[in-house]
Amino acid sequence: MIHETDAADIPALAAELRTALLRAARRLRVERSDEEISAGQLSVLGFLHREGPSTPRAIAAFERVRPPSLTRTLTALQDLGLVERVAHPHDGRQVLIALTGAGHAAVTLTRSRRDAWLAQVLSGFSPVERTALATALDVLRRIADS
Amino acid sequence: MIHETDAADIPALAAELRTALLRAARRLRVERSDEEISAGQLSVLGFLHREGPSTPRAIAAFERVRPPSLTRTLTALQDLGLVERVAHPHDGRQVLIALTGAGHAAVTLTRSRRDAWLAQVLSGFSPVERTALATALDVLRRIADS
DNA sequence: TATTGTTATACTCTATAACTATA
DNA sequence: TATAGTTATAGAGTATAACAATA
Repeated sequence: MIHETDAADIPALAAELRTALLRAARRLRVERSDEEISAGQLSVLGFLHREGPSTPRAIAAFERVRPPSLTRTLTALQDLGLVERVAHPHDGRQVLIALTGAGHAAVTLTRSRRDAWLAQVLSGFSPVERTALATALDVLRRIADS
Repeated sequence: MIHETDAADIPALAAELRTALLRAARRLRVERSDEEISAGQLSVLGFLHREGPSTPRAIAAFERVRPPSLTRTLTALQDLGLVERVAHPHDGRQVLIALTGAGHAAVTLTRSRRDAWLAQVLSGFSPVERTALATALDVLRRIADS
């Protein structure tokens, strides 16, 4: 267990982080329970919820997937009635993806259910640990973006 | 951005953590570069490196995958000559998975290369952030185990 | 009967390459 | 020509169900 880090520990920290990250993500992905929305789909819905209507390209860049992969996700979400494709006002090549009313509702609802167990786990941690986790959030984001 | 947490922030923290975790894990999985060993395979090798010979069941439990999924991984690793299946001394049903010499070497070698970019990213962080990350490691492990 | 591991099979997510429409 | 998005196709990773061997 590492609780202090200096330069020499960075490779060890990297190795441990990689394993812990993969295992935690796997655990998270399994927690879709009985619901029909996948973790990736929910992430896209959340992005649209925060950012408003966006182009597939912008969403794909944020999600770190290739455009064809996102097309699939969007088609699935559209079939569920959660997003809609609307024409871009100025550029005929582009498409704007927007949440439908059901999409907005789904974000709130699914999140509250999906995050329930995670919030439960987090509530078992000490305030110090949660604060550390909040700081680590930024680190995780920068890892994703690097 | 959340930097302080109290009880009311836990659901928000959970939602942000889920997204950040999934994106970071996706980034990590992509970073196999030119090498032939996948992130999941390396994780298994690392487990055997730490723990010594183990049964498929124990490995699957730690990796949070089902036994048939692990069988696939083990077959791939065996085909690469990195692990071997040896008979269990007392129980004919069980199998012990052990690293070969090449397997031990692969862990060290692949890790140093694979984690190079992650270590590079981590080295760009402040000591405070790395300490927070180390603490968050424990949290990630407990999430994976819950 | 219960347990360990594997085989058979299928689903999800992701990618690259090729295509269409628009700029 | 260059860009945005989609379609076609394939590969990796995972799961459930059924099976064989052993306890």
